[in-house]
Amino acid sequence: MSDKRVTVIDIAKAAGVSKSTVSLVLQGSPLVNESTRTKVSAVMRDLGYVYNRGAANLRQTGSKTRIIGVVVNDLTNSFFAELAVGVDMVVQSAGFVQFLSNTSESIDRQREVIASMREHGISGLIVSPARGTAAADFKPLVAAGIPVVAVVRGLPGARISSVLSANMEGAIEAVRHLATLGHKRIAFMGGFANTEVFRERLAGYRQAMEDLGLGFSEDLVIASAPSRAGGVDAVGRAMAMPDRPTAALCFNDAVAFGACDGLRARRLEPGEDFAVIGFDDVIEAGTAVPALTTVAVDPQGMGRRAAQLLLKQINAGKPEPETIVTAVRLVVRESCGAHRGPVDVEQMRKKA
Amino acid sequence: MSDKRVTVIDIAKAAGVSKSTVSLVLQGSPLVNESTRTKVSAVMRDLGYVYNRGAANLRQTGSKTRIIGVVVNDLTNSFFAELAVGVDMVVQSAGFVQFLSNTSESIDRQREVIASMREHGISGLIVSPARGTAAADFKPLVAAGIPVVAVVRGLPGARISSVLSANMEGAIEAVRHLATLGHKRIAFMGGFANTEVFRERLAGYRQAMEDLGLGFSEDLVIASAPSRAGGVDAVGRAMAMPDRPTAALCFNDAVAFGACDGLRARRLEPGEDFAVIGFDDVIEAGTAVPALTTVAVDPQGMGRRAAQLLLKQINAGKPEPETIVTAVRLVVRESCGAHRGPVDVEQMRKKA
DNA sequence: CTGTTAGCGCCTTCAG
DNA sequence: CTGAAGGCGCTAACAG
Repeated sequence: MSDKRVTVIDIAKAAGVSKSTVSLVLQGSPLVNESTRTKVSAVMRDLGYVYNRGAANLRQTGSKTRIIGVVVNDLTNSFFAELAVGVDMVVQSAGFVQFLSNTSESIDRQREVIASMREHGISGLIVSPARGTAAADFKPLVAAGIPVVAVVRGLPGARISSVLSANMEGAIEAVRHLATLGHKRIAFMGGFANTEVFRERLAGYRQAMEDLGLGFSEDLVIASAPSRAGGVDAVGRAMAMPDRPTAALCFNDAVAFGACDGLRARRLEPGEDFAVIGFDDVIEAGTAVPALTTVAVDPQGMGRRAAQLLLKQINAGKPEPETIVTAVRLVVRESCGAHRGPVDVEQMRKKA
Repeated sequence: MSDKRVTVIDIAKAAGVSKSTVSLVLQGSPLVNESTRTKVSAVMRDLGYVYNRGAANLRQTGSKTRIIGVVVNDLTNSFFAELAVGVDMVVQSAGFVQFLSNTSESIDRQREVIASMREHGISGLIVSPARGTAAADFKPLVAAGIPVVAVVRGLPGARISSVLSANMEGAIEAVRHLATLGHKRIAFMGGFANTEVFRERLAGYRQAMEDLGLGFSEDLVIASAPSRAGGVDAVGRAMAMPDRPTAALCFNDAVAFGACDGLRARRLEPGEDFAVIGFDDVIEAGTAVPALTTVAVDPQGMGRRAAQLLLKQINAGKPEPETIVTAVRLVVRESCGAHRGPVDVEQMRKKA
């Protein structure tokens, strides 16, 4: 039952070579004879040798553990699960492994898991900071030369790259789209005003409304829970207004679907008398739903993007310029009624 | 910019002690004087020392890396995301860290990530095996004395512990519950017959129906996509039957919610003329939905359970008896109509 | 209670 | 192309 691990020295002995030779084989060095290489490999297989990265890192200069730390604030939210999947994809195919931890929005836990990850010698870190995280918390990491990239939530002040969603730009795009369809009274539905994301999306809505000369009015901002039920509620209040809106930008997909539910109950096909666009936070992923135009913030894509950015920094040695990448996309999942249109705008922005 | 890492020897020098003393402090040994301990700790903080677990594991006997590998077949599915959260909870509070990888049902990827995890010296592995995984694939792991526990899908033949959901027992429980409410014609709705899970749940349904003397008929098994849309469809077909059923056990929560949607569209309050119970696979987690009785397979709970099992094995040295834990729970999220009832049955089973 | 001496498993010169 | 040393950062025995 091999309570004793087999080491390079064991396989060297068994293959009748020196341990250096074995080491060279391990690293695929071209300095080793083909016949000896195959022989050594065979012995490794036979003895069930497993490479010990811990030992390797110890010797190696720079401690390249090929471990990527991923810290998210709420893995229960499928947005972050998708994000982790995206990260995992590129991380795996680059031959790295992923440490994943969930902070549940606890800043203490965040500190703990990051400390733990450091002790394990992570090569880089991708983090969606818990609420209230200070930029200074990442000072030691970057000082130690460990690349860090922030996702979803930025860390203003910390000199690190981030991948954020362009909430404001997305909202503008969405409102413009509704305007080109002829809508004038466009509401903003769902969400609570105490989050950064809400403010950004609302700001985009407001700016677009003003730029288009449609004007901004508090009356058209209909707050509600950012859930399906909230959407039903919000659309109900919208329809009850004296001068009722004909379209709405919804805070997220749950609200949008709720709005559609509400419209359907009123025997209005979605998009017929009332057009709905929602930010797609993939809260309702996988649900079979009716046609809906969405502003997609692709979490998996964000994860991939973040991982790519991180790997680039890891490979490039240390000093990489701070980069901010943002992305949104206006998509029609299925066209229907007034939603039919030439929409599939992709927008990517980079700032140095 | 500390391009040079600080080591025990540095802090020993700075604190005027030997490195062993520092090591003892690190391990919280009681053999060290309180005054020196505080002094050493202070120096560690000042110099920004970070513990190097890699080096420690190398020296330590038994290679206790305190890394737990977690491999799931589909992290995109929120069931598994929840599972990972559950694992992470107990893993974190036990001072371990979690390697998480997604196989996307690819058996090759699974092999790769597990190999990679072994090289990193994981202390244990929790795996939801990709479809087609052979029990033999885990032979080397267990031979090396690394505890493995399977979740969600078992690995018959491999001598490892598992945490599975009691699909059959849950179905029986659910049908019994409907029967106590007076229902006689109870349908089984949703899902496709080609999965193990479907077979288990259907088997439970069948057995309960027969045991209760209600009889089993293929007519009452209404297959459909395991989605919300599938539920709408299925309930439609059920209502169109000549001798229509008055209740249904649904394959999962999505189907159940779809069924409720369908009933609502027909102006039937759920539970009024037609009672619905669904297996809760948390596909529709977070959605605000109407009252529904569900058979809950709590993924987070399964994760926690699996992690506990694993940690027990890790702490207990090696030879732990193979354990199979299964759990389901019948719950009412919110009572409504005919669903009102004394239901909150928990059922746990262990087999040695 | 503290210091000294050996390595853990691997990778890197540096000579053969 | 291969072998012989040395050391990465830490801990395990022992001595003091």
